[in-house]
Amino acid sequence: MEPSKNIPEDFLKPYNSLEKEGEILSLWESSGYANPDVCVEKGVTAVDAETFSIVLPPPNVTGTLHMGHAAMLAIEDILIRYHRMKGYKTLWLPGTDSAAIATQSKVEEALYKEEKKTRHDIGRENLLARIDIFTEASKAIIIDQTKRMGSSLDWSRYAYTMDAPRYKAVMTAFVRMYESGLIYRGDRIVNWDPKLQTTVSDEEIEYKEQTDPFFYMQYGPFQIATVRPETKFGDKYVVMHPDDERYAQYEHGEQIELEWINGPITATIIKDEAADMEFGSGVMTITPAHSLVDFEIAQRHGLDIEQVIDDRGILLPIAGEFAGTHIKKARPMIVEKMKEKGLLVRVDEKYVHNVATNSRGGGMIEPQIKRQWFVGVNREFTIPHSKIPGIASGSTTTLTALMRASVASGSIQIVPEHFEKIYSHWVDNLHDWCISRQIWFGHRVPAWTKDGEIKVSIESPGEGWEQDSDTLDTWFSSGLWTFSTLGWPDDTSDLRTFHPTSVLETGYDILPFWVARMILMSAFLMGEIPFHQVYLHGMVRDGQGRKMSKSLGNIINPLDMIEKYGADATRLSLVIGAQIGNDLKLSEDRVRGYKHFANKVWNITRFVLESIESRVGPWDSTVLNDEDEEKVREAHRLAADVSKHLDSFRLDLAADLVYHFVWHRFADEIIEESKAVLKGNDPALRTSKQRMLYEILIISLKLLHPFMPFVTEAIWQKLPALSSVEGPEKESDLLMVAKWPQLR
RNA sequence: GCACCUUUAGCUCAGUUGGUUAGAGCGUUCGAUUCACAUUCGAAAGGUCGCAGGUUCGAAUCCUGCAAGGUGCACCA
Repeated sequence: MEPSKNIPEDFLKPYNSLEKEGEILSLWESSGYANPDVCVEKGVTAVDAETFSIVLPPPNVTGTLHMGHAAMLAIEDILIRYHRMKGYKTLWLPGTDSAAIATQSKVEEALYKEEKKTRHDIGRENLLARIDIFTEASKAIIIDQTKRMGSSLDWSRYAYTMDAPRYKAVMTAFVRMYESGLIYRGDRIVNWDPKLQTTVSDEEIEYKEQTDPFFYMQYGPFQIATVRPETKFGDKYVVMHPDDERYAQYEHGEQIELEWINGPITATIIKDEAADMEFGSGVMTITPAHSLVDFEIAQRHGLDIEQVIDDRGILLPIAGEFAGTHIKKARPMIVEKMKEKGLLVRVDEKYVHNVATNSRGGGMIEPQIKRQWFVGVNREFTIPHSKIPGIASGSTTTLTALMRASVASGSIQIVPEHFEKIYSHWVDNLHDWCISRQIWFGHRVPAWTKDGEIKVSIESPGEGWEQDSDTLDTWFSSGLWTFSTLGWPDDTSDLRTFHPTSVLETGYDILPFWVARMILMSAFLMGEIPFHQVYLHGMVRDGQGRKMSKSLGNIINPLDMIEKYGADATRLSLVIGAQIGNDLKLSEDRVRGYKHFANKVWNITRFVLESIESRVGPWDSTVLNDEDEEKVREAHRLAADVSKHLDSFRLDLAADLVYHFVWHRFADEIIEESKAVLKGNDPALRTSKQRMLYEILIISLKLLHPFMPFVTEAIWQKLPALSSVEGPEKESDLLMVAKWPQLR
C-alpha cells in the first residue's frame, strides 16, 4: 500500500510532545470545558447530571512542583477526565496554600541574610507586605507547573487560603466554635520553638535521633539521670513508681532535705506510675514547666509549676548564678559546678535519644506553658442539624464523636481500607487542639481585649479594643477547604451542587494533619461529611526505593521529565505499577518507556488513517462483517473492564489494561492480521476492516485520554473531518468532552 | 515498646470471592525485518510464590508462628 497524500503531515514524523503540549494546553484552556457550567451551557453535560467533584489539595505557594505533586495531579486528573467523559457534572477546584510557618520563616531568613534584621525590627505590617510580594511571585510558578501536567482544573474557581472569601470563612468558623463553647483559652504546656518564637502542633514535630552525654547525679539518697542539667534547678519533686520495692521505705508526700546545684533544698517524694522501674535507678525528678509528661504528673498531684527557661532559651532567676545565660552555654558550666560539688556520679557519653524539632524549618522544641487558644475536641455541644449517620440533629455530641461516626458508619470510605484503623487510632488519642500561633502571617485570631475584658467577633467591637496578636494554625483554615472554596459561609449554588465532594485524594502521610480536620470542621459547621471517599496514594521514591532528597541527589524533577519525555509519559510512569497506598519506585527509565508508548499510539493512528483514506468505501452500519464486529465488541468489553477498575480506584490496573490492549492486541495482532485484507481486492472485506480499525482507534483514544491526555487530544485534533470521507463523524470538537465508550 | 505495610522471574510489579501447566513489562539470549513505528515483531531461557506449621479434595491466595525490609505512633527522666 502506497502512503497516502492525505495524511496530516504531523504523522509523518515521530510524536513530538514538546511541540504539541503547549498548543493542546491553550486549546483546552480556551474551550472552558474544565468549568462544569460551560459544559452544561455547550450541551456536553446534561443540566441534571450527577455531580463529581474533587478539591485539589492546595500546594504551598512557596514551593515548586515535585514528584509527589505530579502523582497527585495525575491521579486526580485521571478521575476527573474519566467522569467528565462519562457525562458527570465534573468539578476539579484548584487552590494554593499560604503555608504560614514555612513561608514566614523563609521570608525571615531572607530578611536576616540580606539586611541582618529580624521581624521585630521591621514590624508586623512591613513583614506581611514582604511576605505578600514573595508569595505573589512564587504563586505564579506553582500554578504554571500544575497546568503543565495537563491538569484539567477549573481555574475560574481558584482559591487561595489567604484571600478574602477564605479569610471570612475562617473568621466565621472561629466565632461559631467559640460561641458553641468549643474554643477556649488556657494555660497549657505546648511545643515551643524558641527559634521561630511560636508554638508548633504535635503533628508537625519531627523526632531526630541524637547522641548526647547522659549525666547521672546524686539527688539526696537517690540517683537521677538527665541529658539536660540546665532544666534541673527547680526540681523539688522526686518521683518513683508506687510498686518499686527498692524505695518502699519512702512515703508519698514525705519531705527530705538535700544539697542541690545552688544549695540546700527540700524535696518531696511523689509516687506515680509514670516512673519506669526498668529505666535507670527508677527514680526521676520532674520539671513540669518544660516537659509534657512532667506537667501531667504535676497536674495529677497538684504540684507547683515553675518556669526555668524563658521563650528565647534564657535561664530565669531560679537558676541563681546562671540566670540570664542561654541554655546551650549554661549546660557545660552547670555540669562543671556539679562535678565540683561532688553531685555528678558518672557520665554516659553515648546516650542515644530522640529530640523534638520543628519540621517546618524551625529549631529544637522547648516545651513551655503558654496561654493559647484551644479547640476542645471532647467538649459537649448541641449540633443543630446533622446528616451524619448515628448523630441526630439537635443531639448533644463532641467533635471526636462526629469524627468517629463519619468513618465508622461507612459514610466516608477510606481507600485503602487499612488506613481507617490508623484514622480511628488517631481520633481516639486526640488531645485538645492548640490552634494559636505566635507568627504574624496567617489568619488573625478574631478576639479583642479592652481593660481585661475579652470579646470574640469578626469585626472590632469598637473604640479602644485591641485584637489578639496571634494567628491561627494553618490547619484550622485547611480544615474548611472543601466548603470554604465553594463559597461557605454563604449559601451558594456551588456549595449546594458540589458538597460533599466526591473524593479527597492525597498522600497517606497527611491523613491526620488534614483529612481528620476536614472531617471535624465539616461535621461541626455543615453537619455533613466533607467527602464520600478518601483515596490515599503512596510516596514517590527513587528507583532504589529511597526517599528523594537534596542530600542524596536523587530527586527526579517532574518538569525535566515533561521536557524530555512528555507529560503523558510522566503521568503514566506515576500511575502504572502504583498500587493504592503503596510507595512507588520511579526511575527515569520508566518514564522513557512510556514515551515510546505515546509514539506507538501516534503511529497506530498514522497506519489507520492511511488505510482508510487511500481506500475509502461507503460507510454504513452494516458494513462490519461478523469477524470485525466481534473485534469491536472486544474493545467495548475492554472499556467495561477499564471502567470497573477506575470505579474501584485501581488506576494502575486500568492503565495497564489499556496499554496492553493498544500495543499488544490492537497493534501487534489486530492491525497485523488486517494487512492482508487491506492490500487485497475484496472491497466488502476491506471496508469492514477499515471501519473496524477506525472504531477501535476511536475507543482506544478515548480510553487512553484520562491517562495520556495530550497525545490523544493531539491525535483527535488531527483526525480528518471524516464525514467528508463518509466515515463516522467526530462526535465532539475536543476529545476531552467526548463520550466514554459504553458496553455494546 | 505498639500498630500497620511489604516479601511472587535478575529488576519493577499483576494475580479481584482458594480452582487447570503462576502472568506482564523491563533486562538477557536467539532469530526476523527496514513493507505504520528515531524501530518494530517473533521465540526462548528464567520462579521450592520469605520460612515453618495448619485448615482443605485443592493454598501465592485463608489461619497461626517466625524472619527480613519499610512506615507511622508513643517515648525515658
